[in-house]
Amino acid sequence: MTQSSLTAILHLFQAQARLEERFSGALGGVHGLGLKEALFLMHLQQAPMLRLTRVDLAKRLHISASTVTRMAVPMEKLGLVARQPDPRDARLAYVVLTETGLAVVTDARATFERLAAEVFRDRWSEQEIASLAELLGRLNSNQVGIPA
Amino acid sequence: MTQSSLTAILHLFQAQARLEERFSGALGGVHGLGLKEALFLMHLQQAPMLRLTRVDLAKRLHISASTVTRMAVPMEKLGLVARQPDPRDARLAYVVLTETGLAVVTDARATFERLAAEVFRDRWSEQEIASLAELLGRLNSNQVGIPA
DNA sequence: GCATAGTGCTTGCGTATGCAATTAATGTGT
DNA sequence: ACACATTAATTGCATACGCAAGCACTATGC
Repeated sequence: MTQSSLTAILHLFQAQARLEERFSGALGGVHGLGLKEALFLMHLQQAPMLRLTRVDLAKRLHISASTVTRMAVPMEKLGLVARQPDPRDARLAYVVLTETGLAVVTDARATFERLAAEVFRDRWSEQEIASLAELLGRLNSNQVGIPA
Repeated sequence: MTQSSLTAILHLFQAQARLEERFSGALGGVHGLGLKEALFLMHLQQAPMLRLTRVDLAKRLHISASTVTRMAVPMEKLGLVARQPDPRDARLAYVVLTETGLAVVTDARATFERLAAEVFRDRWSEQEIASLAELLGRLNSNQVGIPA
């Protein structure tokens, strides 16, 4: 039966759409950040030296390099990230998390965690949540990585 | 521990992004449809009388009503859907699946199913897939519905 | 039955995003 | 060492989307 495969995928799309709405609203309310900006910073936080190249960030966020470039501009103005050239390779321009950015993303992650807990608050046992996380993690294996 | 809640959510976002890329590409290649158009038609297929109002479709697809209006135009020109006024309420303009549209969406669903099966082909038992589907389904309960 | 509120749909406008072309720099083969 | 391919980043352009306003119609309260 491939039926449950289809069901799983459709449910996943549906769940993501709902969660995106919820998280976008809540994150935007608390910090000045949208969901995408928060994920952007969370990837940096998780990266070695708190920095990534633009193409690397693009791959992890599943967006184009041009979008990364354009998303970085306002966050640079806010002092959350900075531009950092690579002395070895003049083509590279790292996006690096500043101290301010680190503080903000730490806060955003806490909010994120609280929201995530809310999602499962009713009708979910710890084990079920862990099981869901494990199964979704397996879907993402053989891949670049997630910000956690 | 709320940690697994956060992990589950982040993995879900990541998985969705990957699957969207994969399905968009593959569906676009086979039919003329993008992923969003396919889901659009699949919702109609599942609806009573193969039709839904624009606002209803918008809610189910988690997009705005204006987007539904604009998405419907090209599909109308292709003869996949038609506009159907409601005799009882002149405000309503149903989007109804045509015979052509039904044939196309049936085909698209088959492709969808094949792609979904591919996703889980390696390293997944039937039971694990079913378990994932069930858990994701629970995330979506107390909600409008999914096209399956 | 009439005024007011609410609903469904469309359209104008601003914003976000991907693609492709461009530029600059690095890597490769001979 | 030089030509050619590759890679990182940016920018122009087209497209897709949401929001809010507008329009038409329906429902509600008195």
